[in-house]
Amino acid sequence: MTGQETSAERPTRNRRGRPSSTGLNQQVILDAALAIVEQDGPHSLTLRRLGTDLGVNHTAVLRHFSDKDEILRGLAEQLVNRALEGFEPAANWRATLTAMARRIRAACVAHPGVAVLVATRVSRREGEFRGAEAVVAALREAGFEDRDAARYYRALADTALAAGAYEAAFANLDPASLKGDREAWRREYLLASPAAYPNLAAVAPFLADIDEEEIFETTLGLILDAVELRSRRNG
Amino acid sequence: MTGQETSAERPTRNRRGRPSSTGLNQQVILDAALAIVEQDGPHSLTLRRLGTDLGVNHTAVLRHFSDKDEILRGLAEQLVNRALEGFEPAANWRATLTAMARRIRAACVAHPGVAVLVATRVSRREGEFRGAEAVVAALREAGFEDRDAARYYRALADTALAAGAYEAAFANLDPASLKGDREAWRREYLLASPAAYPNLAAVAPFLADIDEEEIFETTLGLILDAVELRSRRNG
DNA sequence: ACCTGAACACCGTTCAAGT
DNA sequence: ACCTGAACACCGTTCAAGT
Repeated sequence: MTGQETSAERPTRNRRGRPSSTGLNQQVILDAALAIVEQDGPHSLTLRRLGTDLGVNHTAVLRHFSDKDEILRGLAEQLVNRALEGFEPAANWRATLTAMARRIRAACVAHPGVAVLVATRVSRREGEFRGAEAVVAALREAGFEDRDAARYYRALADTALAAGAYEAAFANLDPASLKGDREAWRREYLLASPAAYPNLAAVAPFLADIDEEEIFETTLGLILDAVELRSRRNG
Repeated sequence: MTGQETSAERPTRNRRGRPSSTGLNQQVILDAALAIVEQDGPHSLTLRRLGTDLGVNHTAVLRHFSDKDEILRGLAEQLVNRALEGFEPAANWRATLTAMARRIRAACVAHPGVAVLVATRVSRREGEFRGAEAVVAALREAGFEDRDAARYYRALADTALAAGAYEAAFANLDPASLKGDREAWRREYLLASPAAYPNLAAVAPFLADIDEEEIFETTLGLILDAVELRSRRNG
């Protein structure tokens, strides 16, 4: 409990128990990587940039991670931990599921640079187990048998992760072309030929007003409505 | 109607009406790009590889596309057209929505290399308008007012695209590490401490049996169940 | 045990020069 | 009008050499 009673390898010290000459270790590198992605976007995360920011040769980080991919997996773990920080099951199962889905998406939207790099490689670590346990517990509480609980867990988790990754990918397009796309999108749908696309013309004014959060909340609400409906049929 | 009555620029000929010396044009380049991605994955799509396959200098393609990004946008258009090829509205609105969502996802899964490159930059062209018109028409047929039709259209389209892009991203991980991940995933969930994660332990045997298609169909079924429920409340 | 520095095999893009 | 070839400013990774 003193915090330094073991000689097991710790990221902040090398195996001799002496800080390395440069102070380099996995956590320091991940912090620097995170800062780079947050400030300048995922395309700025290069080993050379990392070396510059850390004041070391760009190959020095390869003494702490076997390759760049291992750094990305490290960032993935940080993202999961951040998403689940302080999570507690809510008063009822639907609120628990809603909260979890929102946390996953929110973490991706808050750190789009990291999310787009790692959404498909969230490796199975403790943080993820904790989240999965809470979701499955809520679904079993809702009265589903184990096979359905497994299916709905994966449907919810994948939807939240896919939505988060998708939004993150948009956020990472360079701002100029993103803004151009959005404007064009607005205009083109509003100007689409009413003769060729009568239904589109009717709803076009509303399409422009819908933001990503409303889309996510709509999808989540639909899914949970149906889950609730099916749980009542069971019970 | 003869197929060559205009002097407007066509991809297969240069402005003098004479084939270019190398036979290079946008369609030839896009076909080659598609072949590269299908055969060797998205990371193999480089200008140099494109030059080699086309038998020209690697900078020659920049005479037909302003940069690599424009090539990707060209591929995006091909993907949309492929997804909607021969689409016709079905007998009832729910069948139409189901078919459209499946087509979007299937196109991503069938061409994961392209999908992962372009899922976020499906630029607003004719193919997309046709698909959107069919979806909105189905939702209005279901009795929704325009604002709700717009919301549900975006919820469905984004879910299918996000799911397709997400699955495509997995398909593009190199096969070795993907297989390793899947195995680990199976094992780790089955071995997760039943004391710490009792609910997870109960459903673990089922988790391994669920494939991506079942997850997608489950999600789609849930969403459409809820849409149907809400349409009945309206009507 | 850890870091450096050079080298290697790649990228996308620009631009003067050819035809 | 289109293509070539050299050049530029980048990548990630390897490896012998230092300390």
